[in-house]
Amino acid sequence: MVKITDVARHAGVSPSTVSYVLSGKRSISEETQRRVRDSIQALGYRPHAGARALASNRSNVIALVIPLRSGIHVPVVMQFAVSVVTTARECDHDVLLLTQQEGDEDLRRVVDSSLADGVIVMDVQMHDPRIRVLRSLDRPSVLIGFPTEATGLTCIDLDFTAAGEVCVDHLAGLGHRCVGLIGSPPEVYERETGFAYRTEDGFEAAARRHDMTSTVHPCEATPAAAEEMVGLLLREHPDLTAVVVHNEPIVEPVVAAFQRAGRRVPEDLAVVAICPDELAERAPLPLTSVAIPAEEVGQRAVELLMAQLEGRDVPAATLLRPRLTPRSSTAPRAEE
Amino acid sequence: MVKITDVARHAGVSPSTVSYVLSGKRSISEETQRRVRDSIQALGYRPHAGARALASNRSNVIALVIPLRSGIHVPVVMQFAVSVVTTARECDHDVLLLTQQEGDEDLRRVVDSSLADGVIVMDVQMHDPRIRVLRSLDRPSVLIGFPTEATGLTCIDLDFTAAGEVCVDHLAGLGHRCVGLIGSPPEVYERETGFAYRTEDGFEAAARRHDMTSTVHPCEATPAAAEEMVGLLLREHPDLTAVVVHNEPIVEPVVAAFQRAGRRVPEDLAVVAICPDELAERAPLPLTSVAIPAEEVGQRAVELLMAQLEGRDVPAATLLRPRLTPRSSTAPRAEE
DNA sequence: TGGGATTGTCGAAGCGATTCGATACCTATT
DNA sequence: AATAGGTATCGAATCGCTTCGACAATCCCA
Repeated sequence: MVKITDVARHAGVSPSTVSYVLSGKRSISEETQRRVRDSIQALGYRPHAGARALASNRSNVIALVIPLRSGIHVPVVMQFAVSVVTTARECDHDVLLLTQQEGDEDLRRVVDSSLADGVIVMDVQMHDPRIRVLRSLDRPSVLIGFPTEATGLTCIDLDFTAAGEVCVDHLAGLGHRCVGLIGSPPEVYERETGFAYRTEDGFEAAARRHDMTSTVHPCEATPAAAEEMVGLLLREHPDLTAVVVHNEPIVEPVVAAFQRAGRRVPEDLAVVAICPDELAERAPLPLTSVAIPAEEVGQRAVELLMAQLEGRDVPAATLLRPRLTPRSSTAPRAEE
Repeated sequence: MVKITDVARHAGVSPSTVSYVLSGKRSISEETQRRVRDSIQALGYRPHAGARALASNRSNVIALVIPLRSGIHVPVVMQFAVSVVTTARECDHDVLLLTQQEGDEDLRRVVDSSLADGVIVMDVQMHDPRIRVLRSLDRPSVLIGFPTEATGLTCIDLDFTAAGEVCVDHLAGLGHRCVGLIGSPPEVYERETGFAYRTEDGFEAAARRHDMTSTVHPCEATPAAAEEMVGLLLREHPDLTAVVVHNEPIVEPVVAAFQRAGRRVPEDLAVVAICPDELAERAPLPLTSVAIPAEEVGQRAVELLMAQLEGRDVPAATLLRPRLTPRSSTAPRAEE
């Protein structure tokens, strides 16, 4: 293994100089920098991560907690994760993957052992047991999602309340008077996941504001459940002319089910999805949608964490503004 | 921060004794062990990961490379990942997540900097550029999937050749004479992913052996493409009575499409899926399937890596035997 | 009962980096 | 000409743990 002293000898300087070339924390002459870098290249030197962590009190690793609960849409979670890894690498950090099989002791362990410099936590519940742990950590953290009580913590997410509103606003603008929300699976509501409730709140509030009739239904994420839900909606709400779907796996099945039931989309029934753009774009009928900006959220989460690691102040809450893209699944309400 | 010397003082022993209690590498009396453990508890001591790595030349971290290429089924990949993390934790290791945005330099970096003790690589292609890198690493690795040239490397995967055969054997046993394989998306074949070809090989070989007519078609992983594929099969192969689907996202759509085309499953048309058991089980019509044992593969991969880290010899190739579970989507071929 | 094993513990030497003065030289200012 | 300030570099201490050799105490068997 080639170490810093080897590089130093090869370049004819002291180890500390090599270190300073690498970290840039003190100025080193052009000439010396060149020699040192050449030696590093020539010898194929890589600083020992452990030694570095020990001496600098920084591991350059962040922990990412991905609890894989039922009812979540794995591809979106993975988009976050990839975005976190990519952004972290740009900031010269690596990512440790925690899946929380061991409960939240994991978090404490990786931080207390200085394995990780900070933590990003996904799929935060309104009453999340991890919150206490995060508060008691002496390292920064960023939550993706908002717990009910977030004092002292840094959170980021899409503004799902606004997302719900934007969908209804769009539909109201097209003349619709009666809207339905097909939401996340029941278990997601049961464990009190914030985004499900927030979308619902925004949806209901906007409907009231526009004086529209509205109805909300959680829905299992299977085609069969989607079919059934569509049947139920048509039966119970005959004057329904628009639905918002906030449940990735069944956006396509819902549209298909309406079509099979004889409803033309968008002529007879308008559909707005809350889902990643890719999904909405490459549906057989491209869907009007509010994007879930997984990539941006992941990136911003890392940036917030890095800012904290550098001692900068960061906003406690970051709510990303929803963006609705009209596509082919919504149209003005048909005249009677 | 509480360190080993603090624990040592508190327990009235030397630091080395504390270390030996923790590692068990030398025998320590019951009594002393108890005192040390009590002190560790009392002070909330956690060994500093970096210091430990530096002194012991082991980081207790393994790297997991998950390239998220198009055409792969993310939930299955995630199952692997979770299984790897869980198993790694049982062996007292953490998992570093690499997504290979930076190419395979990442691999070299985490290993050369002693950040990771070993590597697990997923989604291996038949001609994978990472192979050379892995060979040149002076740390062990495990590949999930088989490259064409695997000398000196440790690989593990489901035996997809056997999986393809087992499907056909099952159908042959039921009297079917003409079978189709609906495979992975074209891009998966194009980049030469081993499992796609191996399934195909096994499928064709078994069909020949049973003297059956067979046909193979890659298929885009969308419901629309599934529909189209089903139309094509019915048109071009009128005497087809059975299909094998090796493409998770469209197993259900394929069945639905056949039904919509007026074929009863399994009476008119038998379907065998190659997919995770959960997917086959909770389809509207439970499907006869060969399981993709993601969890077992992940676990075994970690075990193989650990064995190597401990200097034990491991088999170069581990092929998991496929297991076919008959469910409601296959039945004897209808008499004419 | 003596001598070789075995068991339990300690002290000190690393592991490979970072970082904090200290130093030496140069330039600019008074 | 003397002082101040800045730049470039070095040396030594330090980070927290593991591990090796040494040593004392106990054990066992001849």
